[in-house]
Amino acid sequence: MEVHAMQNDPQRVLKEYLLRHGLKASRQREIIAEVFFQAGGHLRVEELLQRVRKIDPKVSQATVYRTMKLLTECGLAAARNFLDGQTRYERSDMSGEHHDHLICTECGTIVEFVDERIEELQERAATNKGFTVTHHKMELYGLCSKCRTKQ
Amino acid sequence: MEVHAMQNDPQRVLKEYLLRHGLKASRQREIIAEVFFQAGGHLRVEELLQRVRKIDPKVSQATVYRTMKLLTECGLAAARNFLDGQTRYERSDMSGEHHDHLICTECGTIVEFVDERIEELQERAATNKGFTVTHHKMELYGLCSKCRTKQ
DNA sequence: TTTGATGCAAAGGATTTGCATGAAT
DNA sequence: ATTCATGCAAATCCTTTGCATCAAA
Repeated sequence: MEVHAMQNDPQRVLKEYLLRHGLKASRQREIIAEVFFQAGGHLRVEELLQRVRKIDPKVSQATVYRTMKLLTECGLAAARNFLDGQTRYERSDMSGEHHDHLICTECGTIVEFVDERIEELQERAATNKGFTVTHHKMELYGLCSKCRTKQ
Repeated sequence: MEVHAMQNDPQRVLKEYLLRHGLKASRQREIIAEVFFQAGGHLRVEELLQRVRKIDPKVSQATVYRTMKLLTECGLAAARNFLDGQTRYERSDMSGEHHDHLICTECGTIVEFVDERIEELQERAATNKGFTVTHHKMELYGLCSKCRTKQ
């Protein structure tokens, strides 16, 4: 169990990726990855930068952008675009598990969910139109329970 | 039937909206609306501008942006953001009919579809998480039949 | 005439990139 | 010693805006 956890340690996955690709490890990359993996997810670059700078105030925005792109290439992160024009990054758990999102338009809360039946119907709908689906995007917008109560 | 068609004539809807809001009709607005309504839909501003300029080469990009925003306010157009960072406008047929999209990642073809069962399952999934859905976004990416054959 | 619409160019916000410098191998 | 990564600022891309001018009402 412990061993298993170690093997999936994202920092390790990252280091291996760097090695395999002739890239270098750096303090900045380590900090950014750490902040990202520790956070819940769905963070904007601006938010990441803020947190990273609490550890090292000199890290540049460009490095955060570059590192998030790197983590995405490793398969450790995934970029998402919701309402606002800002890209958000979420952890990508490699397990091939896909999920969709519920987004509260009032407080911005983002909740993940999976529904196999929907996935199946999507496949069928696509087939009906002659498509072969490789991936999809589904976001449900509305009010979370807290915000609905407040209104 | 003919009368009905007239009442739903988008140019008429637009004119009425302008009147009601103390706005003015203009040659540019008429051209842009005409080009937009005639086109299949899912056009980028750049594409609209190109077509508009075949009719009047002096129309500015800013006017196209402003007019598409206007048409969106009228409920005649709807903005969509797919893969690329470019907003695409599609006709919005007022009938409250909602649809989702199938997008070919090879040739860019966009096909619309509706599936009531999916909509229902989305509602349930949301309810399970305490959400009340107001709207959603669902896009299935993959290969259309033509592109699948070619590969 | 009055007020809103246009075209232009400049400004915006998010993201990327060129380049000299610094750090990891 | 190399080579890659960084920080900075400038550059990009798409979209919006300020402003003087033009055209509907």
